[in-house]
Amino acid sequence: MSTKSPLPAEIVPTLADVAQRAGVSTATVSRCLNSPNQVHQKTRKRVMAAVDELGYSPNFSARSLAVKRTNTIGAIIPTMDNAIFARGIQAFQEELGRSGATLLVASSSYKPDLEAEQVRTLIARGADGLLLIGHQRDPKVYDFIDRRNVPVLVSWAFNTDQTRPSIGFDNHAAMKAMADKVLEMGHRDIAVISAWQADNDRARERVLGIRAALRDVGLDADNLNVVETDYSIEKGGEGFAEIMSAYPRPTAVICGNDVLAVGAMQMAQTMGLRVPDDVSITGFDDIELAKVTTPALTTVHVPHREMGRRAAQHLWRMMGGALEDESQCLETELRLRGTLAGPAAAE
Amino acid sequence: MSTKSPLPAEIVPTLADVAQRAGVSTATVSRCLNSPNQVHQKTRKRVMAAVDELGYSPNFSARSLAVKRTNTIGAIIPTMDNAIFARGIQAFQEELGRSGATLLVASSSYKPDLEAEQVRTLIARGADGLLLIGHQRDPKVYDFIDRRNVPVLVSWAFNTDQTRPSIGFDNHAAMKAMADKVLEMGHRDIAVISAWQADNDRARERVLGIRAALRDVGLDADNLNVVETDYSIEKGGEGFAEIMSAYPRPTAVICGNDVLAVGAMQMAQTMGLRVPDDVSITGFDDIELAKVTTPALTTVHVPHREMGRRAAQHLWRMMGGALEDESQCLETELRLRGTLAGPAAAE
DNA sequence: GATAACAATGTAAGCGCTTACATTTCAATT
DNA sequence: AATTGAAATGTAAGCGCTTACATTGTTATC
Repeated sequence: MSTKSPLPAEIVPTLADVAQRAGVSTATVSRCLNSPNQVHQKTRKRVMAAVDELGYSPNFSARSLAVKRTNTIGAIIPTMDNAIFARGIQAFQEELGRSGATLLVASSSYKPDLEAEQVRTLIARGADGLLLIGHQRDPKVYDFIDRRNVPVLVSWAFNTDQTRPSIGFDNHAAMKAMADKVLEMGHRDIAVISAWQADNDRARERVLGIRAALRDVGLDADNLNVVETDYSIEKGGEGFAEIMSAYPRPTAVICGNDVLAVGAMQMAQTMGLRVPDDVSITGFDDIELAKVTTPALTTVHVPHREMGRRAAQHLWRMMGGALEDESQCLETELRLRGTLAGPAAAE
Repeated sequence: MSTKSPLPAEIVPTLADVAQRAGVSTATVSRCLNSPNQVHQKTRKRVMAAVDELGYSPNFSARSLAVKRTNTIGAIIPTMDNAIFARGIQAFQEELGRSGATLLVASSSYKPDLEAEQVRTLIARGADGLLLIGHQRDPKVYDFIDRRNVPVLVSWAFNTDQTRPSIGFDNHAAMKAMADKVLEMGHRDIAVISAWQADNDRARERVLGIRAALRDVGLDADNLNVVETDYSIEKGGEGFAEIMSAYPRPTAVICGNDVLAVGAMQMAQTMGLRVPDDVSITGFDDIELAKVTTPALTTVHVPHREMGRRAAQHLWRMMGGALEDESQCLETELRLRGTLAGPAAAE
């Protein structure tokens, strides 16, 4: 039986309650929690005991209002539904946790308006830093961010003619390498299934990479058949069906990501087309999905975990006030697997 | 050129700035933002103009300190790396967005200590409600939550002998149905690859379901070979190798989830075993991965999106003060695909 | 033993917002 | 024109915390 006054039943204890119980001022309690070595060990012990007894935990809103920092980082990704983002953000969060920051994630479903709104929301919620995917967005959004003086890091893209710092990879070069390879295998009739390009600089860069590769070997890049659609297995299948229902049929279909490619593969099977004998298919991202199909998908490996990790470190430094203006370009890598082969000898 | 005073350059505008610029009191501005119909249209227009001109957006910390609500919901899931959670939480978030709440996600990596810490963090950050996966956790954690009076909803599990409200499915029954099917196909030598059971009530329930099925047909449930491991493709493969290196080899391997099952399938291929001719393999969850393997994976379909959606609605109602004590049990469904067949005729 | 220097603690003023209550304005009614 | 009630707005007291500054206690130095 304690000699202390009984614990209040319902209400959430505040700093003042702890202070009273420990017989000190609120300032001392605060110091105990934030810079313990500023307070005498004896009092500290007493205060900590009170904290425990009351089950006190500081009110985050009050704290951040007072210090004008939230230790929160906001990230806006297109979707959680694609493993590449889910896992990238997981790595980002793990690294962030190490620094003691919390992550607030929002997903925009590839919609610029939604993304803009979420930027506002996250900043209003006091995000001290922002992670965004891709460079492209309404200048007004950037204005707003700059006005608030919130450091922003762009990821998933790297582009030398962008001034904002970014941790990403060169979508153009990565996809060009894939297209080079496809051409090298002898394909001359190529079609593309891409995400909608209008609002998506990564998708656009990838298609441009393919066109550049075509141009390099003297092919007509302007009449490349590009089908645009949503990123989903189903849509990938529909896109593939559309492409293969026209003549002449391409001998290779380059897909904007693995999800589309897997959809294409399934549709190929449905249509009775053998991969890669009748048609080659390539992906982009190298998520698990790509490794378990039969045959396994030839794709571009994106170091998503490394990207997430580095982005976290970089952004954290930016938030610390470091003028980290330089960007980092990570290496992607061709993963040659079973879905890419030469075009059929007999046409 | 405006007749108004020039905009301040660096500082973030506050309510007071808006009030001054619009020539009203802070109270009026606040009302404009929160209950617009309480203020005269003329002044409202003036205030909104000031808001726009200054690019004002309210300070979340200050607001929640004043109203003692954050409109934030915390969710702690085991991992983002498994699509089943990533997608469930995506659905949860989408539904939440409709109500105007924000989601704060943390992942515990299946570690109870980490989870407990995250509960504290989320509550300290003012989460008005909490979504947790599975019932099992240290009673102290529940004590802490109750003390703070934060509504909690459990998901991914449904269990009539738990008192906490939950939106989930019956792991025991779902896995028993799968085991029933496997037995019905004639298998008598069965092995299991499961997640670690100690801290994971869902995994445990699933294994119990298998044992119950065995018992139903008069088999020895106690000597069932259960290999426990982490949830990953690689570990699934290792577990499978371990199982198949012992004699007598089972004719069917039931896996605790799809990720393990896919790992098992890959290892089977490596070992030169044909699925399902030499060995049947089953999964649980029915994520995309299960549909793209060859043959496609026989698994238990979990309505993860529906679960996320309903959980959001339920939790939102609980936060509104509704005494929503009843739970919901969603239906799972066997998805019979290519990896399950009868045991080989010739042994 | 007086003094200085430092360590430990307390006092109180914000941080930006909401809201109960007080005050003013205005239209409707007599 | 006086009265009244409702509508619109203003005033100011918090919400729970941090921290600059003031105060007190303690030890070392001469």
